[in-house]
Amino acid sequence: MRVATWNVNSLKARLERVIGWLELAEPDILLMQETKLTDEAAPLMAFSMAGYELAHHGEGRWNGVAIASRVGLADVSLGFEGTGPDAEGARFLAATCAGIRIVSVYAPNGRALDTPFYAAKLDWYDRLIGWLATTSQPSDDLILGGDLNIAPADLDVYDPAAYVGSTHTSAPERERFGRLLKWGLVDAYRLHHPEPGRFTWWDYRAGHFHKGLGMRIDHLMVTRSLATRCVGAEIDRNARKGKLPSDHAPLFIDLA
DNA sequence: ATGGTTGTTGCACAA
Repeated sequence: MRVATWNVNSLKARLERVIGWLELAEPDILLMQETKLTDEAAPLMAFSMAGYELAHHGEGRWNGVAIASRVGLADVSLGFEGTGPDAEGARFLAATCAGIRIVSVYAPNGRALDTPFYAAKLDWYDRLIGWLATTSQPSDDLILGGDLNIAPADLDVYDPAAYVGSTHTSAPERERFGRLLKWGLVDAYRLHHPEPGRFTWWDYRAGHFHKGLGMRIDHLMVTRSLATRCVGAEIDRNARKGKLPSDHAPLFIDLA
Protein backbone atom coordinates (compact mmCIF):
# COMPACT_ATOMS: atom_id res chain seq x y z
CA MET A 1 0.00 0.00 0.00
CA ARG A 2 1.35 3.40 -1.04
CA VAL A 3 0.37 6.53 0.90
CA ALA A 4 1.37 9.98 -0.36
CA THR A 5 1.05 13.60 0.69
CA TRP A 6 1.35 16.69 -1.47
CA ASN A 7 0.80 20.38 -0.89
CA VAL A 8 -0.57 21.09 -4.38
CA ASN A 9 -0.84 24.90 -4.01
CA SER A 10 -4.29 25.12 -5.66
CA LEU A 11 -5.95 21.92 -6.81
CA LYS A 12 -7.66 23.97 -9.53
CA ALA A 13 -4.37 25.18 -11.00
CA ARG A 14 -2.73 21.79 -10.43
CA LEU A 15 -5.51 19.35 -11.33
CA GLU A 16 -3.97 17.97 -14.53
CA ARG A 17 -0.60 17.58 -12.84
CA VAL A 18 -2.12 15.82 -9.82
CA ILE A 19 -4.18 13.40 -11.92
CA GLY A 20 -1.10 12.71 -14.03
CA TRP A 21 0.92 11.98 -10.91
CA LEU A 22 -1.74 9.56 -9.64
CA GLU A 23 -1.38 7.59 -12.87
CA LEU A 24 2.42 7.69 -12.62
CA ALA A 25 2.99 6.96 -8.92
CA GLU A 26 -0.20 4.99 -8.27
CA PRO A 27 -0.65 5.87 -4.61
CA ASP A 28 -3.55 4.12 -2.89
CA ILE A 29 -4.14 7.17 -0.72
CA LEU A 30 -3.15 10.80 -1.43
CA LEU A 31 -3.35 13.51 1.21
CA MET A 32 -3.49 17.02 -0.25
CA GLN A 33 -3.11 20.50 1.19
CA GLU A 34 -3.71 24.04 -0.01
CA THR A 35 -6.43 22.98 -2.44
CA LYS A 36 -7.76 26.57 -2.28
CA LEU A 37 -11.23 25.32 -3.24
CA THR A 38 -14.68 25.28 -1.71
CA ASP A 39 -16.20 21.85 -1.18
CA GLU A 40 -18.66 22.65 -4.00
CA ALA A 41 -15.74 23.19 -6.40
CA ALA A 42 -13.88 20.00 -5.41
CA PRO A 43 -13.17 18.03 -8.63
CA LEU A 44 -14.87 14.79 -7.58
CA MET A 45 -15.39 13.67 -11.19
CA ALA A 46 -11.75 13.98 -12.25
CA PHE A 47 -10.68 11.85 -9.29
CA SER A 48 -13.49 9.38 -9.87
CA MET A 49 -12.37 8.94 -13.49
CA ALA A 50 -8.89 8.14 -12.15
CA GLY A 51 -10.37 5.58 -9.75
CA TYR A 52 -10.32 7.57 -6.52
CA GLU A 53 -12.91 8.74 -4.03
CA LEU A 54 -12.30 12.26 -2.77
CA ALA A 55 -13.04 13.86 0.59
CA HIS A 56 -12.52 17.61 0.68
CA HIS A 57 -12.65 20.31 3.33
CA GLY A 58 -12.13 23.82 2.05
CA GLU A 59 -13.28 27.38 2.17
CA GLY A 60 -11.90 28.58 -1.18
CA ARG A 61 -9.13 31.09 -1.73
CA TRP A 62 -6.87 29.88 1.10
CA ASN A 63 -6.08 26.61 2.88
CA GLY A 64 -8.15 23.56 2.06
CA VAL A 65 -7.29 19.88 2.67
CA ALA A 66 -8.34 16.68 0.92
CA ILE A 67 -7.89 12.92 0.90
CA ALA A 68 -8.14 10.82 -2.27
CA SER A 69 -8.39 7.06 -1.84
CA ARG A 70 -8.84 4.02 -4.05
CA VAL A 71 -9.04 1.68 -1.02
CA GLY A 72 -12.17 3.08 0.64
CA LEU A 73 -13.02 6.35 2.36
CA ALA A 74 -15.25 6.39 5.45
CA ASP A 75 -15.93 8.26 8.70
CA VAL A 76 -14.86 11.65 7.36
CA SER A 77 -14.23 14.34 9.99
CA LEU A 78 -13.71 18.04 9.25
CA GLY A 79 -11.73 19.95 11.82
CA PHE A 80 -10.50 18.71 15.17
CA GLU A 81 -13.03 16.18 16.30
CA GLY A 82 -15.10 17.36 19.23
CA THR A 83 -13.91 20.94 18.91
CA GLY A 84 -15.94 22.05 15.89
CA PRO A 85 -14.70 23.50 12.62
CA ASP A 86 -11.17 24.91 12.43
CA ALA A 87 -11.09 28.45 13.77
CA GLU A 88 -8.31 29.55 11.45
CA GLY A 89 -9.38 27.91 8.23
CA ALA A 90 -9.79 24.46 6.72
CA ARG A 91 -6.62 22.73 7.87
CA PHE A 92 -7.68 19.30 9.12
CA LEU A 93 -9.45 16.39 7.48
CA ALA A 94 -9.59 12.83 8.76
CA ALA A 95 -10.99 9.67 7.17
CA THR A 96 -10.61 5.92 7.49
CA CYS A 97 -9.11 4.17 4.45
CA ALA A 98 -8.38 0.44 4.38
CA GLY A 99 -8.63 0.32 8.18
CA ILE A 100 -6.10 3.12 8.69
CA ARG A 101 -7.12 6.44 10.24
CA ILE A 102 -5.75 9.02 7.79
CA VAL A 103 -5.32 12.64 8.89
CA SER A 104 -4.46 15.31 6.30
CA VAL A 105 -3.28 18.55 7.87
CA TYR A 106 -2.09 21.94 6.68
CA ALA A 107 -0.40 23.58 9.64
CA PRO A 108 -0.44 27.39 9.87
CA ASN A 109 2.68 28.99 8.38
CA GLY A 110 3.32 31.31 11.30
CA ARG A 111 4.77 34.05 9.07
CA ALA A 112 7.25 35.55 11.60
CA LEU A 113 8.14 34.90 15.24
CA ASP A 114 6.91 38.28 16.52
CA THR A 115 3.43 38.03 14.97
CA PRO A 116 0.11 36.72 16.32
CA PHE A 117 0.21 34.23 13.45
CA TYR A 118 3.16 32.47 15.05
CA ALA A 119 1.37 32.26 18.40
CA ALA A 120 -1.67 30.88 16.57
CA LYS A 121 0.53 28.25 14.93
CA LEU A 122 1.77 27.01 18.30
CA ASP A 123 -1.80 27.05 19.64
CA TRP A 124 -3.00 25.07 16.61
CA TYR A 125 -0.33 22.46 17.35
CA ASP A 126 -1.39 22.30 20.99
CA ARG A 127 -4.94 21.56 19.88
CA LEU A 128 -3.78 19.02 17.28
CA ILE A 129 -1.81 17.18 19.96
CA GLY A 130 -4.82 17.43 22.28
CA TRP A 131 -7.06 15.97 19.58
CA LEU A 132 -4.62 13.10 19.03
CA ALA A 133 -4.36 12.33 22.74
CA THR A 134 -8.13 12.32 23.31
CA THR A 135 -9.31 10.52 20.16
CA SER A 136 -6.55 8.05 19.36
CA GLN A 137 -4.21 5.47 20.87
CA PRO A 138 -0.54 5.02 19.96
CA SER A 139 -1.47 1.39 19.22
CA ASP A 140 -3.92 2.49 16.47
CA ASP A 141 -3.11 2.25 12.77
CA LEU A 142 -2.92 5.98 12.10
CA ILE A 143 -1.12 8.26 9.65
CA LEU A 144 -0.88 11.99 10.33
CA GLY A 145 0.50 13.65 7.23
CA GLY A 146 0.65 16.87 5.32
CA ASP A 147 2.34 20.22 5.24
CA LEU A 148 3.36 20.56 8.88
CA ASN A 149 5.32 23.76 8.18
CA ILE A 150 8.09 22.59 10.55
CA ALA A 151 11.60 21.48 9.62
CA PRO A 152 12.19 19.13 12.57
CA ALA A 153 16.00 19.28 12.59
CA ASP A 154 18.85 21.34 11.16
CA LEU A 155 19.51 18.69 8.51
CA ASP A 156 16.00 19.38 7.17
CA VAL A 157 17.08 22.88 6.07
CA TYR A 158 19.58 23.76 3.33
CA ASP A 159 21.27 26.31 5.57
CA PRO A 160 20.25 26.37 9.25
CA ALA A 161 21.97 29.74 9.70
CA ALA A 162 19.68 31.27 7.09
CA TYR A 163 16.66 30.36 9.23
CA VAL A 164 17.80 31.56 12.65
CA GLY A 165 15.09 33.88 13.92
CA SER A 166 12.58 32.54 11.39
CA THR A 167 9.60 30.26 11.61
CA HIS A 168 9.72 26.53 10.72
CA THR A 169 12.92 25.92 12.71
CA SER A 170 12.27 27.65 16.05
CA ALA A 171 12.64 25.68 19.29
CA PRO A 172 8.92 25.96 20.24
CA GLU A 173 7.89 24.59 16.82
CA ARG A 174 10.35 21.74 17.08
CA GLU A 175 9.10 21.06 20.60
CA ARG A 176 5.59 20.57 19.13
CA PHE A 177 6.98 18.19 16.51
CA GLY A 178 8.80 16.38 19.31
CA ARG A 179 5.55 15.97 21.22
CA LEU A 180 4.01 14.20 18.22
CA LEU A 181 6.99 11.82 18.29
CA LYS A 182 6.73 11.40 22.05
CA TRP A 183 3.04 10.49 21.71
CA GLY A 184 4.06 7.62 19.47
CA LEU A 185 4.29 8.84 15.90
CA VAL A 186 7.31 8.03 13.74
CA ASP A 187 8.74 10.28 11.00
CA ALA A 188 8.45 7.65 8.28
CA TYR A 189 10.69 9.42 5.76
CA ARG A 190 13.55 9.91 8.23
CA LEU A 191 13.28 6.25 9.19
CA HIS A 192 14.54 5.35 5.71
CA HIS A 193 16.63 8.44 4.91
CA PRO A 194 19.12 9.60 7.56
CA GLU A 195 20.98 11.75 5.03
CA PRO A 196 20.79 15.57 4.85
CA GLY A 197 19.70 17.57 1.81
CA ARG A 198 16.30 15.91 1.33
CA PHE A 199 13.59 18.54 0.93
CA THR A 200 9.89 18.72 0.09
CA TRP A 201 9.59 22.47 -0.44
CA TRP A 202 11.60 25.03 -2.36
CA ASP A 203 10.81 28.75 -2.65
CA TYR A 204 9.53 29.63 -6.12
CA ARG A 205 11.83 32.64 -6.20
CA ALA A 206 15.45 33.13 -7.18
CA GLY A 207 15.87 29.63 -8.62
CA HIS A 208 15.94 28.00 -5.20
CA PHE A 209 14.79 24.63 -6.53
CA HIS A 210 17.57 24.44 -9.09
CA LYS A 211 20.12 25.50 -6.48
CA GLY A 212 18.92 22.85 -4.04
CA LEU A 213 17.81 25.42 -1.47
CA GLY A 214 14.81 23.86 0.24
CA MET A 215 13.34 22.56 3.47
CA ARG A 216 11.74 19.28 4.56
CA ILE A 217 8.43 20.51 5.97
CA ASP A 218 5.97 17.92 4.60
CA HIS A 219 5.77 14.73 6.59
CA LEU A 220 4.07 11.36 6.90
CA MET A 221 3.98 10.47 10.58
CA VAL A 222 2.87 6.93 11.33
CA THR A 223 2.12 4.93 14.43
CA ARG A 224 4.55 2.14 15.37
CA SER A 225 2.41 -0.66 13.94
CA LEU A 226 2.68 1.05 10.53
CA ALA A 227 6.34 2.01 10.97
CA THR A 228 7.18 -1.69 11.20
CA ARG A 229 5.31 -2.21 7.89
CA CYS A 230 7.01 0.74 6.18
CA VAL A 231 9.44 -0.61 3.59
CA GLY A 232 10.33 2.60 1.77
CA ALA A 233 9.86 6.36 1.56
CA GLU A 234 10.62 8.78 -1.27
CA ILE A 235 10.21 12.40 -2.29
CA ASP A 236 9.35 12.78 -5.99
CA ARG A 237 11.46 15.78 -7.00
CA ASN A 238 10.42 15.27 -10.63
CA ALA A 239 6.96 16.54 -9.73
CA ARG A 240 8.53 19.88 -8.69
CA LYS A 241 10.06 20.35 -12.16
CA GLY A 242 8.65 21.76 -15.39
CA LYS A 243 6.11 24.45 -16.10
CA LEU A 244 3.99 25.82 -13.26
CA PRO A 245 4.70 23.25 -10.55
CA SER A 246 3.56 23.43 -6.94
CA ASP A 247 6.30 24.77 -4.69
CA HIS A 248 6.11 21.40 -2.85
CA ALA A 249 7.03 17.93 -4.10
CA PRO A 250 4.95 14.86 -3.19
CA LEU A 251 6.24 12.52 -0.50
CA PHE A 252 5.19 8.87 -0.33
CA ILE A 253 5.72 5.77 1.75
CA ASP A 254 5.18 2.10 0.95
CA LEU A 255 3.63 -0.22 3.52
CA ALA A 256 4.05 -3.98 3.24
C1' DA B 1 20.88 41.82 -3.83
C1' DT B 2 15.14 43.82 1.53
C1' DG B 3 16.04 40.85 -4.70
C1' DG B 4 12.96 36.62 -6.65
C1' DT B 5 7.58 33.80 -8.08
C1' DT B 6 3.39 31.72 -7.61
C1' DG B 7 -1.78 31.60 -6.26
C1' DT B 8 -6.42 33.86 -5.75
C1' DT B 9 -14.54 34.89 -7.06
C1' DG B 10 -7.05 38.86 -6.92
C1' DC B 11 -6.61 44.40 -8.16
C1' DA B 12 -3.19 43.24 -2.05
C1' DC B 13 -1.75 39.71 0.34
C1' DA B 14 -0.29 35.01 1.71
C1' DA B 15 3.20 31.75 1.00
